[in-house]
Parts: sequence; C-alpha cells; structure tokens
Amino acid sequence: MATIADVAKHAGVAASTVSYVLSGKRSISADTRERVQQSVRALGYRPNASARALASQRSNVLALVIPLRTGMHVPVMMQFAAAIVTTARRFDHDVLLLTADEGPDGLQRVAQSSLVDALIVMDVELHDERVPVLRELPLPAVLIGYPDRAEGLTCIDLDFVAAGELCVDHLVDQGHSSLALLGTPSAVYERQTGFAQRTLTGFTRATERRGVLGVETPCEHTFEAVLHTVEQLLRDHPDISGLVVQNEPIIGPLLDVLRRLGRRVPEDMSLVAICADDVAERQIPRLSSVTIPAERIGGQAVESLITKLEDGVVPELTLVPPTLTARDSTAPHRDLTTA
Amino acid sequence: MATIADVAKHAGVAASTVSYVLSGKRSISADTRERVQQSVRALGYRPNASARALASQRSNVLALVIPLRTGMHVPVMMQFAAAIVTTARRFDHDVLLLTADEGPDGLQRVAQSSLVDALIVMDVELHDERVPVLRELPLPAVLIGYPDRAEGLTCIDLDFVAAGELCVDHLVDQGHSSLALLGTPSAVYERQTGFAQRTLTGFTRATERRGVLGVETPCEHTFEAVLHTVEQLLRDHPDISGLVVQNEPIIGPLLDVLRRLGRRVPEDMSLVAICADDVAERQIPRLSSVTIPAERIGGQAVESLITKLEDGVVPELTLVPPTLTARDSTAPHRDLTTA
DNA sequence: ATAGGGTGTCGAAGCGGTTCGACTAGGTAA
DNA sequence: TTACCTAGTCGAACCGCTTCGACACCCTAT
Repeated sequence: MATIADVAKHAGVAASTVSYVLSGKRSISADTRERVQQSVRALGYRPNASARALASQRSNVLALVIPLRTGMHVPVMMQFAAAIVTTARRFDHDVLLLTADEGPDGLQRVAQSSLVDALIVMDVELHDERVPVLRELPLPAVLIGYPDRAEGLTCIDLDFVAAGELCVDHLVDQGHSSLALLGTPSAVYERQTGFAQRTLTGFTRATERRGVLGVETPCEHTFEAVLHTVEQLLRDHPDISGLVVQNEPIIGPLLDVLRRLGRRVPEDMSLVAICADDVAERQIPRLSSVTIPAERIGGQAVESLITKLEDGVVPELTLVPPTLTARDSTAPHRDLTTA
Repeated sequence: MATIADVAKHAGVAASTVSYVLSGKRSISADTRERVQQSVRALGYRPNASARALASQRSNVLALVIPLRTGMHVPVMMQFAAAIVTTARRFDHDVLLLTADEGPDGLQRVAQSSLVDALIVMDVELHDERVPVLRELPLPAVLIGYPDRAEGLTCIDLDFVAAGELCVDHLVDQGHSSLALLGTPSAVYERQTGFAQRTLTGFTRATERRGVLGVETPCEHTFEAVLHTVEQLLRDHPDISGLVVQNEPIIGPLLDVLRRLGRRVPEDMSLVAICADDVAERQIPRLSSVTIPAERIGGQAVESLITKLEDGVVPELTLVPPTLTARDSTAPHRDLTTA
C-alpha cells in the first residue's frame, strides 16, 4: 500500500509538502498541488489512519455507547445510531460501537488508549454510573438523554416533559377529562431512566393544570400484560376516554386489546402515542403521535461533539421541542359530539 | 497520560522490556515482570492504540457493515451486532460501525487506511456489489448471509432452506396438506436477498416432496397489507390450514387478522414462524418457531474472523442447522382430530 | 541598494509503540 | 577448560504521518 513517501517521490516533492496539500494547512502553489493530487490518484494513496492518529493526536473516531438494555425499544436506538454514523461521516469521522457489557470501564478503555476522540452516550439514566466517569475523562462527550444534573455536561434530548404535556393538552382540547398514561415497563422506571420519568412529570403536570383525571401505569411488552393492564385500568376508571402511550412495542397489542374489549378507536377511546412516525402511520387507525426525532437528535449530537472537539462552546442542555401530529386515533369526546 | 517510556523509567527497565512483559512475546524474569506490572498499575498505563497499531500493523478493530435497508427487521440486526461486539471484546477487539450510505467505497476506505483489520458484512444479497470489493481487499472478511457464489469467501448463515423444509415437515406431520408461506416484503425478494429466497426454496421443495399444496406470497409490514394478503390467500385457497411466517414485524398483526377473520390458532389455523425466540414466546398463543440464532451466528462470525487473522483456515460456508421449537400455535389438523 | 515581509518548500524531529539483533551471565556438554 | 546454549535484557530502527523551524526566493517599501 502506498505511503506518503511514495507519493512524495512520485510527485518529486517532500513528504511534508504532500501532507500540506492534503490538509491545506499551509499554502501550496497551484502547480505543486496539482502534481501531488495526480500522484495521489495514480498511486491510489490513502493515509494510514494509525499513523495519522499518532502524529496528530486525533483518531477521527467517535465512540457510540448503546446499552441495549431490557425494555428499550431497539428500532429507535438504531435510528439514532444510523443518524449518528451518517452525520459523523459528513464530518469525516467514524464510529466505534460499544455496548453495555463493559460498563464504565469500557469508556475509560477507549478514551485512555486514544482509540476515540469523543463519546456519544445513549440511554442515560437519572443516576447513571457512567456520568461520573465522563466528567473525569479528558474527552468531550455528548449524552442523549440526561441525568439528574447536567452541569458540565452536554446533553441533548427530546423535551419529554413537554411531550407529556402536549399529549394531555391535545386530548383535553378534544373534551376528554379522564386520561391515562400507559408507560414503559416498570424496570425502566426503576432504573430511573430520564425519559420515562419526565413524560410522566409532563403528563401529571398537565392533567393537574387542566384539572382532569390522570392515571398512570407502567406496562410490560407482552400481549397478556397489555390486556391485563388495560382491563384493570378500565375497571378502576371506567370513564377514561383518552390514552397516552409511551411504549412502542405495545402499540399493536394495545389496539388489539381495545378491539377485543369493544372499545373503538377513536370513537370510544382516543389514543396518542409517543413513537416514531412510521410506526404511527402503519397502524389502523393511523395514530396521532408525538414523534421521536431520532435523526435530528442524533445529527445534532454529532454536530455538538465536533464543535466541542474544535473547542467550540455548546449548551449544556438542548431540549428538542416535541411536535404532535394529529391523525386518526384521536377524536372529540363522545359527550361533546352527542351533545 | 503515561507512555511506555514512563513505565520503563518507573520500573527501571528499558521500554522494550515493558513491551515484552505486556505482550509475553519474550521470556522475562518473574522479578522484572512483577516490577513492571506494578509500575503499569501505579501509573494507570494504557498503551496508545494508534501507536500500537502503527507499529504492529494491527488495529485490533473489526468493521461491522450493517446496511439498515428497508424491510429488514432491525431488532434481529441488533442481536447480531450485540453478539458481535461482545465476542469481539472477548478477543480483545473493538468494532467499527459502518452503514450502507457509503456503499462499497466505505469498505475500501476503512480497509486501505488500515483503520480495521477485518470485516463482517451483514445482510448479504445474492448479487451483492460489496462482494467483488471484498474479494479484492487484502483483509479477511466474514459474511453473514451468503451471495450466489461463496468460493473464496467465508459465509455464515442459518440454513434457511432447511428452515423452510423444517416448517413444512412439522406442519405436514401434523396432518396439514395445504400450506402457505407468508414471506418478507416484495422489496426484499426483488433485492434477491438470500435468506428470503432460500426459505422459499426450502418451502417449495418440501411441499413438493411431501405432495402437499404450498402457496407463497410476500407481505408488507402494515396491518392493512397483512389483512389484505391473508384475505386474498384464504379466498383463493380456502383449505389452507398451515402458515409459515418469515416476517417478524407482521406476526402481531397476523394474529390479530386471523382472530378478526374468525380463525382460531391453532384450532383452525396452525402457524410456524421463523423469528427470534423471545418474539415467539411473547405472542398469544406462544408460537411454534424456528429461531434465528443471532448470538450463535454473530459469535461464530467473529471467531472465524479471528481465526483468519491468525492465518487459520475456516470453511467457505457454514450453514447453521435450524431448530424448531413446537409451542402452542401448531396442532394436528382438524380432520385428524375429529376423525 | 537594503531591509523587511510574504510565499512555497524542505528536512528533521517527534508521536508511542513493536521487534530485531546483540550483548551479558550463568549453565551445560564436550 | 573451552565452546556453545539459553534466558533475560537493552538499544535502536522503524511503522507512516504531522508539524515546526529554517531557508530560498521574490516582491515591495524605504
């Protein structure tokens, strides 16, 4: 494989000149530049990543830490991952994939061995053991999601509190006055995962503000669990006519359960989901939903990271405002329509 | 950050001695070894990955190429990815994530810049444009799935032909004589993706061998599509009493559609799925299924790659035999039970 | 004419490891 | 005793690139 020395010889210049042509860090005459570029092409030269990293102290690799824990919805994760890889490539970086197995040590390892220049950490919990490690590390990092205290960090997330409120407001605006939040599996709450907690906060805050009933219940991913949870819910609160769902995998089963219980959507029961748009579109009826802007957040995360790598300043906390798309699963409350 | 020179000074030895202690490539006296190891701990030394890669011509990084195309079932992909990362770590390697965006050029790039030592390529199509590139590349590679011709490559996959046959045999053994295969979206077939094609081959071969009716139809992921497909299927072939499903996302909708059409599972319709075990377990009724052994295949892929990196010899094609777990979605055909 | 300031290019010194050859001691075989 | 090994260690070369300082050249202001 061709080295920079080969290119230099081929073009009749010094290796450093080739380097400067490639990096543009010093001015080079048009003539020389052209000659070097031709040699690069002729030899099919690609700089050696390790040598470059060693000399420049930059590996041009970002670590992406995906915990892949129970209860997390995998396709959404992958949307983030895809957006992150794509954006990273735009900035001429690659992405190293880390899973939870190694825990905080994995972060230390890749950071201290200079394998990566910076870190993106997904699925952050309120009290995340990785956060103290991140604070110590000399590398810039961006968190997707955010822990209890964001000081000194860079966090990006959907504003789940606002999302919870938005769902409630949408339903209340349609005349519903008894609402329920079907949340994530309880394991997720117990882990104090931020987004679950915050949606609940928004839901509660908005139901109180609007003076309507708001009950909340976690829900596991099995069909049985959904059936049981919904039956229980409707037994305890027969008046409930609006559901907020933050649990992508149960959407299918939930629609099925409602059908089975004879509750038509949206005539007897309105439904707002917090989920990816394509999932909402795919259901019958198409679901009104607050989307998870994975692409936007993932891209933003990388951009912030690149900024930090260039000593730029980025906000500690970026909350992406939620947007609600009304589709066919929400309708005015019966009492209003029959009145 | 401490360098090998720091450790050497601290331990009162030469840098090369430290290197040999760490790599074990030359014998070192117990005394010296102990002293060096203490210094390593005392200084918190971690070898610099780039320097090591540059000197040893080994980055200890594997590239994982995941195309994330339409119609692919993402959670399964991630199971593979997780298994690959975990296994790679066991062999002291890291994993670089590549998506489809870059196409074959991406492979060239990471290979020629010595960013990675080897490649794992997922979701291989029958006529995959990445395959010729792989053949040219001087790096070892392992494909998950396999293209039309495996000569000179290393491919690992579930034996989907056998899987298709296994499903048919299971159903025919229960007395069913009219079967249908609900396949992947047609886009997947058009791409000539191997696994879809091969399952169909196995299905067809087995139905012919057993002398039963076997019809096949692709199916998109929306509820509507499932409903339409199944209605059409049952209209054209009212006798069908056994279904083989190779399309994880439609499993939920399918069960729902069957219920809606008044076909009880398994009393009126037996169902075998080719899907992850946890998905099969989660349904009502629990599905008889041929599992996708993501963990095993992913792990195997990494092990083969490591073997190749050490100049070992591995088979060109490893087909993992399918296993069928009978659960509650298959039962003997009515005619048999009422007879 | 001369000093001063840009350009454009080069050479050499790292970056932090690995690895090869060589050297020293002590042990063994002839 | 001498010659030869082997085990243990060191020094130096090298991996391929970046970057700094130096230098040569030409141009402009004095």
